[in-house]
Amino acid sequence: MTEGLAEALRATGLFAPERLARIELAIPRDPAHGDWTTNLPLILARETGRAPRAVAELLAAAFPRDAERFSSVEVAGPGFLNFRYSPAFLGWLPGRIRAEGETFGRSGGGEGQSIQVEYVSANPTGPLNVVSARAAAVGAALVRLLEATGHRTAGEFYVNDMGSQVDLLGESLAARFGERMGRPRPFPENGYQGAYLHELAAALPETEGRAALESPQALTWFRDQALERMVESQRRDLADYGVRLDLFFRESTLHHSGAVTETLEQLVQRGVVYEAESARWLKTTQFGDDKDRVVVRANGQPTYLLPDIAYHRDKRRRGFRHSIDLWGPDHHGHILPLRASLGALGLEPDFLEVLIVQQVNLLSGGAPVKMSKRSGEFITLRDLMEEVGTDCAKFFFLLRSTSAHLDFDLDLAKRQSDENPAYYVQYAHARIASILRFADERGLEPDPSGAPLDAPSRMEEAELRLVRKLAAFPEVVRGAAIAREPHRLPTYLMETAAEFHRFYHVCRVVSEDAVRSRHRLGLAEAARIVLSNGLALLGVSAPERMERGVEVGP
RNA sequence: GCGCCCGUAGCUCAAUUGGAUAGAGCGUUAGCCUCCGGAGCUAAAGGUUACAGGUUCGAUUCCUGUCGGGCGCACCA
Repeated sequence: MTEGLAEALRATGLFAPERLARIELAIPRDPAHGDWTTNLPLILARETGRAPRAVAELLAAAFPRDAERFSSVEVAGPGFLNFRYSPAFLGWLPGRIRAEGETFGRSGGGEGQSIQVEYVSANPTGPLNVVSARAAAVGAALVRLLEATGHRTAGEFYVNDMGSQVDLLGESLAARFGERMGRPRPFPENGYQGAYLHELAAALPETEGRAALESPQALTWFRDQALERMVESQRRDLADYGVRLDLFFRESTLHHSGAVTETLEQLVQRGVVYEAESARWLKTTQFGDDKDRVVVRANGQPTYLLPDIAYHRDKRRRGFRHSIDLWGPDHHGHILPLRASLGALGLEPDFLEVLIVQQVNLLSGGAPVKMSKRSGEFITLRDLMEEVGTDCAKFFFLLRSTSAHLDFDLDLAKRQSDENPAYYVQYAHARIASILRFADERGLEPDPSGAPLDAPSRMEEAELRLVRKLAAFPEVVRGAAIAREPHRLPTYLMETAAEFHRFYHVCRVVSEDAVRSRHRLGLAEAARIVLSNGLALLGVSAPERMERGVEVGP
């Protein structure tokens, strides 16, 4: 549909082609304004200094006569363009959706651009927490959205397996293991107190561990043990959560391969490094930062920034044209330094895009649940999965805009009742599956030809509303991908489920009228496909059956 | 002190690069099961979009200030 608009824009020479990919259409609040609307003429009017309605008239005239899809393109109000589906298009749509099946909703606007999405990237010093759980849900959904819109993507987890925090983890583990073996050693100040270290210590091979305790290499051994086991446990948590990551990228590989050194040399060659106070500084201020940053400390060790630069350099060298990083709220201060650093290195200014995944406040019994990694008093991703289930957890995280703080009500998420919004969409899917089974037992199925069995003029209002909602799916997916806003999808799916439920209450699907039954079964099946495809993008299952009316006791 | 995110219905949140009459869920109230799944549907009530200015055809959205909440401001990562 945006293709038609793009064609009109090209024909009128009104809009730079490189911006075409970012045009979004909107569904008007008021159905009287058509099925789709855009305020593009108003924007163009401002940019070109022309009268908005004149621009709109021009575009409307140049819009290709897509009689198959739209019956009208109207200029309205101060300069909106309103589009209205043709009856034939709506009539054929359910059949088309059934023909396209799992691919309905996909589009090719990304033109195969390769994008890397880095998410979670938690320190390997403890189990993944709820912010990581949110980031994992969002990152995985974003990857799927980008793939559904024609991008090639890879999801990646950056493992900070070097530095003082990992050393501290190793020391903490050594102390815990020493305790178990009756060879106590001092627990490090600010060491990691969590119960998971007791479990790690208990899992270590005893003989080897005892030997390591006596060895001068004790800390190296315990650090490596802690690291490998924590990374493995995080990986397992994410896999059980249903989140696919293509690569766990170790920071240490950048040091071992010489990439860190090379990056520094490259920066030196570009003349953006200087020495001061025995340290080496990067002139990030020349690239938009508000102060220069140390890249090599006075003691000769690089700061976190240098390997970070090397990492993004590596991404670019692996062929990615764009990197979307999902960071926690405590890292927003690093966006500017890193972007400026990549500029200093000579990467494209828009190579790096950072999305901040805001914090999660867990509520239980109406009161906030305290979280502290050091004290070990916190709710982990694993806890969350066990408490509320993966589907529910992901749905809750994806329901809200990523950039906003999120209150996660554990009690609500746990409740298997109509108070819980996560079940609403799944229920609609299960209900349709049930209807299809019911029909199948009576030898009824949707017409395989996909031809409209009922003219739109004979369709109930509820049927037409549902069809219109289904028609919007590809554009909603596209908009969510462009705007990096996965939360648009749950909202859309809830609306779609609502339209289906409404339809169900007004229209008897399986009836004595075989033709009408098959027509409505086709519509129901199309709705099932859209719900299923949408849930798949969220990483949430689309159940064929749900337990009925489960009420959890007090 | 400076920077970032946020402040919308009783609660949790939407509102698509500024758009047409600010919408959902939960909660509240009143209805709907002879019949395909009632985890559902229908309807009602609920708003000075924190506050004060500004920009324009139009502001929840952009700008300035104030108030309130959260997070940052390292030669930690």
